[in-house]
Amino acid sequence: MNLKQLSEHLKLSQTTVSRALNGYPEVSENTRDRVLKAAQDLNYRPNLRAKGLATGRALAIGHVIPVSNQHEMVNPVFGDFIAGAGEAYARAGYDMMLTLVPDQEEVRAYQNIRSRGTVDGIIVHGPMINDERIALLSRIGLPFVVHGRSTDVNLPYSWVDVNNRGAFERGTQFLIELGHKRIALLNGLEHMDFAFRRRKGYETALQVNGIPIETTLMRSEEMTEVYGYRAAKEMLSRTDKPTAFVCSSIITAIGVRRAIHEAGLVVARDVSIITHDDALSYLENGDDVPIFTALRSSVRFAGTEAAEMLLSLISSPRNAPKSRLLEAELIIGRSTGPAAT
Amino acid sequence: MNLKQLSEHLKLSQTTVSRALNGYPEVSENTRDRVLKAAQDLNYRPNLRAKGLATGRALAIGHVIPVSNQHEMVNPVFGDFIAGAGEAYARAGYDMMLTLVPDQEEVRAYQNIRSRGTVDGIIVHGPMINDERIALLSRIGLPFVVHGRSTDVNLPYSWVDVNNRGAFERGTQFLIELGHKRIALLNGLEHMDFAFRRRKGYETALQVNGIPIETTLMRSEEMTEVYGYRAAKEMLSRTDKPTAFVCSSIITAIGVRRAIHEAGLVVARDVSIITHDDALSYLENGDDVPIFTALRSSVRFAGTEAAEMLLSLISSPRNAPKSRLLEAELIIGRSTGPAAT
DNA sequence: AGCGAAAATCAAAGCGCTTTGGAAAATCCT
DNA sequence: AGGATTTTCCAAAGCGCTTTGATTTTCGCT
Repeated sequence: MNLKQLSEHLKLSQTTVSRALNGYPEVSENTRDRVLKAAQDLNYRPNLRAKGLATGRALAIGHVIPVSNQHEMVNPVFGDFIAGAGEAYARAGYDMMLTLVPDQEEVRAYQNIRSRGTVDGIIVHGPMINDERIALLSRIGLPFVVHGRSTDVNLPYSWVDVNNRGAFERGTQFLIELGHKRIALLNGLEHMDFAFRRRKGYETALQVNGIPIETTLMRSEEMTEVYGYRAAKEMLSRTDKPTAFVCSSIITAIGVRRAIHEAGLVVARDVSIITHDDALSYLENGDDVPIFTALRSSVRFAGTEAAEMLLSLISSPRNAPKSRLLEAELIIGRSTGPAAT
Repeated sequence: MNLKQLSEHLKLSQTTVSRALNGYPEVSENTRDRVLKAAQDLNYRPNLRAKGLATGRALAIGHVIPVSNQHEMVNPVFGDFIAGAGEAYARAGYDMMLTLVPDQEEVRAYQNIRSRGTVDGIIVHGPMINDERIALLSRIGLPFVVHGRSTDVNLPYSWVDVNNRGAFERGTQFLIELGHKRIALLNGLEHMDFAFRRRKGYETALQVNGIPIETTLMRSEEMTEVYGYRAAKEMLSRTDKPTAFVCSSIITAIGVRRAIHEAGLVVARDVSIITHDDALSYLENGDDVPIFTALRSSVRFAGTEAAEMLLSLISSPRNAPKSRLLEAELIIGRSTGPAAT
């Protein structure tokens, strides 16, 4: 069932039917009702491709996921972010388009997306420090919102981010107040902007409190369980072992916990753990009492925010870039305690 | 830059340029080279919307993710599946379209997808027992591949699935051979087909070995860490506590491990754990020696398989439905040992 | 040289929709 | 009643591509 058939059935022109359907004023209430009813009955749905071609709008948002060959890891955060964004899109009648882009081919890929005309805007995932995609996208004039930010990029652009630096400063400060002095940081890959900021926060807290920054207590890797385990195991085997760990991910924290157990130590009593918590739906941090003391910020919510921001950007392209800084909440769980003396 | 401009630039007709670009034979090698070169230089990319409109093909695959309001959980498996599928699509020049569908609106949603014409086929996620989507999709004639199967659906349809039943029978058998008799099952939601099959496998192994099936040792919930923790904690507090757990997810297994620790017991020595392992990229089950004894099957690989199957179905629609049963591998880790006597 | 067949190219229609520029019908006003 | 508006509807062009059917060019052959 297409417009032509529907209009023939109604003995009206396509113009009128189209207008009735899209809520234009130049059609009588009478015929509008008739049209709407018929469309309903005959199960008419406009072909989006044709509509897009005619209007120049795709009614879809692209999510571009960088895949690197070295790190085959899929960001676990992705599913929840998408779920949050998807809600916003569904409300607005937009579709969501996914593209996996090998990181060597980024420039080509984004231009492709642009000219293929399948999306009206895109969400940029996993921004790195000085991420060249931002300049690229600004240049080719495709509306976009970054999930995260990019240090050293001076162009104005729209973003939704957590206050990573503030959160990690606060978390580290919390440990220091508990008497910890040897605090390890198990960070994500530090060419990623979020990880870079987290380290800054961690370092700031140490500096403010006059605690020396020791590179041997800092690691930066893909945030897996095994990484947390290995790093903690190694550090805990030293004579001057850390008494607390700051982790960038709950998954890594779980690995740290495993290493602590294995070393015959007890979490919170002997070694404290504090972690960032993206409030992932399948990895809730306990219920009434959180397992880990954590800096919590819902990535799902960030998804919704980013999506809505992008939609509003698309509907009024003249507007200046927007941004939204989300604060992470410090929640006290059972993984922290006073430093053993 | 569009076809018209490109063809004017080349002083050729759109027809010829289009044919040259799409590899049709009725154009001389000479002009083909010229066209290809110009397209390259001028950075020409066909507008997919127009192309789709003209050809009737969308060059995109839809992934429909059921979201239920009760269970806000995003399937953690999803990211890896998508990554696997995305590779196949990228090779074939297809895009990937995501749609979140509230489970009350499924019928309407699928018809929508159909008539909007934005995809050439879809992957069905999370099939339940007797899933009505299969009949629906067959009826409306949209090519599809199910990730999983649906018990009680008798129509022919294409699917890619793990041998869940076989895997869980094998895993349970493995525990029995270690001397375990009280074996708990922490399953996923059993209206989901995969969970249903896993229970069947578990029960079969018990039956074969003459071990009674006790409903008090079986749970069926959303597979979170907290679920594993709570269920294990409760069961371990009984006088006739289980000596082994079979889990449907590594995340649940982690919760079980937490409960075991908390009860002052030792994994493998006092209580064994065996779990299904989807080989998620961010949750690898240890490295050289796996943490958990597990039934492993890469969901990422399943994604690639499903995608390729769907693409071949689309290119030759007359073919009969295909299917692919993947076997899970039993890998021995450090979470199982002989039953304490 | 001249003919037919094969190869190369083109003009135009069509995919399903929106939208512009009018035309027809209804309504208003004196 | 009848001209001026306003309301309602329509025909046709256009979005960027593919593809059909026709036309022109080239080639092989006698």
